[in-house]
Amino acid sequence: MKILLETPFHFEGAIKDHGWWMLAPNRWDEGTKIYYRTLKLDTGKNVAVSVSYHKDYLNVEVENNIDLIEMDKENIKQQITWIFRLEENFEDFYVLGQEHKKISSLAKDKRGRLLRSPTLFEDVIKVILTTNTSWQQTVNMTSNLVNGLGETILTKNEQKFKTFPSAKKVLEAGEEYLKEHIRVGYRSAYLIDAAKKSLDDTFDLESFKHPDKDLSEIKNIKGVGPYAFSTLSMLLGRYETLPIDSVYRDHVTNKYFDSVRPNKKELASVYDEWGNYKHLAYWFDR
DNA sequence: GTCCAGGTCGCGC
DNA sequence: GCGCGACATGGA
Repeated sequence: MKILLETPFHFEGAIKDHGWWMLAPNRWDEGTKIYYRTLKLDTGKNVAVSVSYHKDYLNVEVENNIDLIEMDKENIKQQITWIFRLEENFEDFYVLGQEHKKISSLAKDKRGRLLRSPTLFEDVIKVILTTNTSWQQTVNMTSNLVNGLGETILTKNEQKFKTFPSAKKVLEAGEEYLKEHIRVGYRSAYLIDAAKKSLDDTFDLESFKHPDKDLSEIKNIKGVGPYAFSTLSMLLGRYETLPIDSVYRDHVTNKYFDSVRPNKKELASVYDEWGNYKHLAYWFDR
């Protein structure tokens, strides 16, 4: 099936401009430039899809043998649209980029899109798994989680894919299992809390995907501090906050303060002139 | 063995 | 509000 594009964009950049593509169940084939991942549909069906870029449309193919009704196909399109932020507009960011020269090539290249997961639940889990650890361990913990608790999908050509585990599955696995087998360490309690909030109709985690909703309650998820909140905000298309962590501090200190660590206020104000696009400005400044 | 990696929590002040 | 120790894990 095809998803028509209103404006062209940098497909490979949208996938690889941040690290999410390296986390299961995402896959990227460098040779064919095809993106793969699994999706869970509203009807409960699991699919593995491939996505390729064709200038004015994305081509989406379902890789497993499964009967889909029209609603399923619409659902797949919705999820792919979300993952690639097809409904997001980056013109204001490009204008700022030109004003500040530094990042002016972004507009020409149609950069700015950063890959995200179909559900906020998946992104909350993944962001928590980036905290206080190395990137390699994030990759490993995510892989353990998907392989250990995800559901298996066999493609037409016998390839094995796994879904990202549901909140219910994570909750049922329990804190001890997450610690002992998924090897997420003390973060197990945070994953459980995220799963609980995902299943709690009052909290309604997925509703934060609405562009008008105030995000501050996301901080109530255990394990989500200032850095994680900023990263989740970015994933939800809000770029006004900065993910101030060790990488940010090192980057800014080296690039703007002659390797002499400035105070907190100075660290936080480097991208002030980027207004609502500070996060993207920082990201593409690296 | 010690230290640390894309931090955060819970406490005491 | 701020400072501080604790926290699981695996690699250097």
